[in-house]
Amino acid sequence: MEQLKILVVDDEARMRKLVKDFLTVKGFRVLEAGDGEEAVDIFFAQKDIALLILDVMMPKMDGWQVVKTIRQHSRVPIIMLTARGEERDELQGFDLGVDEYISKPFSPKILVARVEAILRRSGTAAGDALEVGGIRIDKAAHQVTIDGTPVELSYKEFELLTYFAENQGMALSREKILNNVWNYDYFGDARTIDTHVKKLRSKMGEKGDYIKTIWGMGYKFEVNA
Amino acid sequence: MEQLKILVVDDEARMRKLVKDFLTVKGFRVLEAGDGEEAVDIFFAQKDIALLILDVMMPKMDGWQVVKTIRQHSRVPIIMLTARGEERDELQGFDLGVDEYISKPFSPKILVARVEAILRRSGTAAGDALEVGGIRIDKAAHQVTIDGTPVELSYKEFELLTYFAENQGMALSREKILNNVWNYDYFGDARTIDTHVKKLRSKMGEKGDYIKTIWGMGYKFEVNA
DNA sequence: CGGAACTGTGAAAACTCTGTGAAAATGTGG
DNA sequence: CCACATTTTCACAGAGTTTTCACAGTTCCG
Repeated sequence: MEQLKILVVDDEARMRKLVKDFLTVKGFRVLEAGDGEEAVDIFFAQKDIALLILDVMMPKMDGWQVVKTIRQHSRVPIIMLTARGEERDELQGFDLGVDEYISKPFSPKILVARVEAILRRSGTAAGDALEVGGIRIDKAAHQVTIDGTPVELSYKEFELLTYFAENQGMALSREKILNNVWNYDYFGDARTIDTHVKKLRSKMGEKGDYIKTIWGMGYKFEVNA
Repeated sequence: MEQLKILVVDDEARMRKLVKDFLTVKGFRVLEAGDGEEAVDIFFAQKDIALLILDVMMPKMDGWQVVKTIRQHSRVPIIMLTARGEERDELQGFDLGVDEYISKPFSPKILVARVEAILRRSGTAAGDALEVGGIRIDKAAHQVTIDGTPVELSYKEFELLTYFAENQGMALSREKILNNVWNYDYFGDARTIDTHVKKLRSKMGEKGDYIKTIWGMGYKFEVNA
């Protein structure tokens, strides 16, 4: 089974180690960053970070800035660590799009429990399949069913649909899609995405409409409201 | 906009009312249940509850049992309220599939913030957005809603409105607008801005008046006081 | 008041982007 | 090396967007 990657960002190495040890025991792969800039760099270099644990107080770029930067491009779950349980901070965090908020000192067990709860909820957790609007994506089995009926998708089609489903509601530019579904250094024509979208839409039947075109921009996966 | 339904379960009516009031203000529709059995009944009768807020201590059927029962059929997000911040309880809750855990006494603001964070994450509610005078601009989704109703904007219109909203109250010369919304090296007619403003105003209905003309100068975005 | 300068507006022209089908390239397993 | 499936490229038509333009309407200021 693939290990989920968690990025732990804190300027104190001791704190990182503490968190890392507990998460490693639970089977996660833990990456570390010592400040906000490093965190952003690592996050965008690795394209498959499943969760971020982020200290607020850091040199160069504090936790809030990191959240802002990352939220412009990704919905990855974020847990914030902060020194005191000040309500104002916490509220600010939720506004920015922080998923969870844990105040130091915390029990490592609680941390682990929350990490697992968040991953379970976001559908990333191992074994769990991602399901959106009747479309069920089983990453482990590399298999998609729509309203219970299996759909045959090629490799790229599967990757593309998964990327869409994991970023539902977000406007995705062709460039972004290329960087995430294709390799980082892909030099081909961006229009190849259009072709794949066409095939996906046709294979998805009426649910193909969930993939919307944003004119002049790219695509968006959205379940009809 | 459709209102999301939240089911609040607590045996104390006063507590339910407190929570209900705060959530109602935020635009949610709140249902109440006074014990676990009632909660389960209501949950399965109503098909579209978006979130559960659940007290642990309750007559007939306690919070844990409710979670177990519901988790057999649904992944609806669940927030647990508990009297004391005992770690054991919290851990047990996460294992059962509780998404969030808030210990009494809590600040209603925090509760509301967590509700919104969870709904945002589960994709049910909108992400972080810029909101000015009933005009909501979700850059990530590349989508604008006015008083909850989605508005179809073209790419340039979206860019222009975003620029206005981000600089509300400031007088913006045509030159400035061109440099920011169009490319730096744009050589066309500045009057094209007028045309876009016209279309924006018409698409924005009565809120189109927020875009004011500054004679001999340019435009200004300002919400009526 | 009257002219000059500026903005609003509707329609047409110019342009850009997307959907599509088919062909070419690439990969895969026998 | 060949059949087969997948992925990428390409070109064109059609759809949608942006820009231009001409004229009408407003505002400014002596």
